[in-house]
Amino acid sequence: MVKKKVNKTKKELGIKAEKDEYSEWYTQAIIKADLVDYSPVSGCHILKPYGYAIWEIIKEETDKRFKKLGIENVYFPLFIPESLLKKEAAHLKGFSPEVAWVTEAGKRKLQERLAIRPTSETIMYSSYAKWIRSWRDLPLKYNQWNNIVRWEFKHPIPFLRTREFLWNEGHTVYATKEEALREEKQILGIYNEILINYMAIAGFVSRKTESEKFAGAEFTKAIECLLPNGRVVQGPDFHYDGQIFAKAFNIQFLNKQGKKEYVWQNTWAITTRMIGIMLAIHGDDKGLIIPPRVAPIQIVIIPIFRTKDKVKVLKKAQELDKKLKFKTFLDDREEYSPGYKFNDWEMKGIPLRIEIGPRDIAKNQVIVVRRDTGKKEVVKLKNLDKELIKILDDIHKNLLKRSEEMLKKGTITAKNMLALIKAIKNKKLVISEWCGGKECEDWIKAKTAGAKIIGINEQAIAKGKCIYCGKKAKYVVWIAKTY
RNA sequence: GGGGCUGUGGUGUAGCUUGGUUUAGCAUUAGAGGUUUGGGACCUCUCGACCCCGGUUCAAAUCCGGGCAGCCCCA
Repeated sequence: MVKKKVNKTKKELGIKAEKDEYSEWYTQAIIKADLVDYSPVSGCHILKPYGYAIWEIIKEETDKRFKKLGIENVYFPLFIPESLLKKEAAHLKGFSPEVAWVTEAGKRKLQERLAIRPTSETIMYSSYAKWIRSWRDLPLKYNQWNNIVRWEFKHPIPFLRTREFLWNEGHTVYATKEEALREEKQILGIYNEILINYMAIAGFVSRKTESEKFAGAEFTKAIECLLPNGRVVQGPDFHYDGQIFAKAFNIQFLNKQGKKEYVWQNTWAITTRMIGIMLAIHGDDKGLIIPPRVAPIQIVIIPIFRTKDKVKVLKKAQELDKKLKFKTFLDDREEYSPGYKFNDWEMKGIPLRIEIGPRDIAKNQVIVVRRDTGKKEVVKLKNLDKELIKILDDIHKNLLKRSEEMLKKGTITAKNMLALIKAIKNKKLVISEWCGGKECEDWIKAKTAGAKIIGINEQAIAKGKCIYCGKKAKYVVWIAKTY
């Protein structure tokens, strides 16, 4: 009887779905962990303090690295006049279906409607054209951290597919093609480091096909991530714009020889989508697991006491909370039992828990429990700081290793359409070869119920035949369903 | 792009088929008090809900239409 009652309670409080029931699990995990909430507007979600704090850490670490490259932060307006947005044809074509417009203010209709930025190339580059005159003005390396709106019509998923999201948009300008191209390694290097060293995510870099590249770019490269449900999500990206925007916006400079030249440009971004990717990859049946280096709370301290020990235990717990050189949180709420707290913080994904009770105090020790493996360990107080560093580090490594394994296990090679279709059905990321033809790309999508060519693997050389038409293949590509 | 399902306190739900006897029930959370505390403790009291607009009707949480929101499946 008692057991039944306990189980019921547990179900109602915690996450009802197991991670296999993927969509259910994801939604419940992030909502119950109190990271986000829905708003009255479809596709626009509220980032609550815990969720926003994760973004702040990602942002801060990324921004530090940008600054080391001499990149400066700026802020451009949210509104873009229609005439500006129209200046580059491919860019307009790519974004126009998803642009939200402001057409009136108060009772008046605006003379020219204003786009809510879907990205800021057009408004920034109209200023760049004014600001850049001589070779001395270059390179110009600006970035902004802001929000953008792209009015998606597919059903929204918090973090992963939202109509408004937060990101950085870097917009750099160089005098030569070589300099511009050199930036690719620097920027993707930073993004990759953030993914690996902070978010514990193993991704892969792909070059987008012509139909999937950024509207207005010469090429797009992106770090792609595989989710446990077999879908690939595009993470941070880098777009080499060449002189496309330079010509549309007439961004020219006088070179050292006194000749006019068009500039060379890049744009690049990391978005709040990464948070969703990270949570989806690391979580388990109990809820979220936040990697230690991006966790707003790294260690939760839970005092355990009988009434007679209360003062003594709380005092010791408070000491620990103050002394430890980590982001700690002391959960001294008296209205909850320890068991409740354990479950609550596990759901929220706090990487480490310290339990301290009378028995531990007597022995000068604490119990340390890690979220990723659930392993309990007794640690002596005098070694605590050193041990915690080690354990947190190990949690990070373990999560990264799991992510690498998941990517490896989730990837298979297919040499014909039958194998491809089967693999996609089995929720795999597929490696194949492709002739480069747009028709074959479209057919692959049609025959696999919507899987796309994610991008080209530039590290590999095609040796076989195109998976669709059978002609000589040009590229090794990844194929999967996406968000 | 096409099809389907759903919307009741903060959360999970009962009631809807067959409109009225419901002061909209239960559990949980939250608030107050008390007893507890090593894996979701317990008692007493209290607060809190029919998504919105319109229609049908003597009467709508319940039936109908539209909107908004959430979810699923297919291309």
